[in-house]
Amino acid sequence: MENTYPLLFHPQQTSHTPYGNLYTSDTLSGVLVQGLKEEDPSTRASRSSQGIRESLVVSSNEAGTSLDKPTKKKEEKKARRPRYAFQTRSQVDVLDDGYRWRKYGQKAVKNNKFPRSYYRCTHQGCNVKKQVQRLSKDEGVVVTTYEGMHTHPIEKSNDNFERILNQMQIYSGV
DNA sequence: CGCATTTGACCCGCGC
DNA sequence: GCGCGGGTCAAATGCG
Repeated sequence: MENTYPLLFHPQQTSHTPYGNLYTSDTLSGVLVQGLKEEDPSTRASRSSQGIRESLVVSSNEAGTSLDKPTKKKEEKKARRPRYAFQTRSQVDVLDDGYRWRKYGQKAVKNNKFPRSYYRCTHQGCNVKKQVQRLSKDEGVVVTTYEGMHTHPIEKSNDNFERILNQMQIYSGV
């Protein structure tokens, strides 16, 4: 249990950290599940980074407008983004939870020596993101942060991990 | 051949 | 206003 962010425990004192409380190491011998607060979807409305994959995102419910107005930004629907961070002891960064994950990026964090890997669930409509970070000190400890929920059944029957996922959902309870 | 993975560049948000 | 940090996407490559 290594607290990479000692100040995170006191969000009132820290102000240079954009993230509130991500990891709360609380002496867990098994799996640590922590429900993160969802952020406002309106704040994340600026999705048109490159202004290219707008059509892809819109192809969900809107069927009347084939042409999207580039001038007007598309406000995201009520897509809440619950975050669940838990630490696990694994030698592998990618824990097979039964879903298919596609790595879409890898960036190194300043606080950590090792880079952080970003995974996304390969599914049409399932916008679930997974964040995997390895502790520089203990490579055996892997911090996995799940964002969003799967809207499709698991391909594999991982009773082991499925149980964990089930607990995570219960913790969210929102 | 298909798809997942890899690396770099770009962008955004916030802090100072 | 600029810089830093973080996050995402895009294209290319490799592997199955």
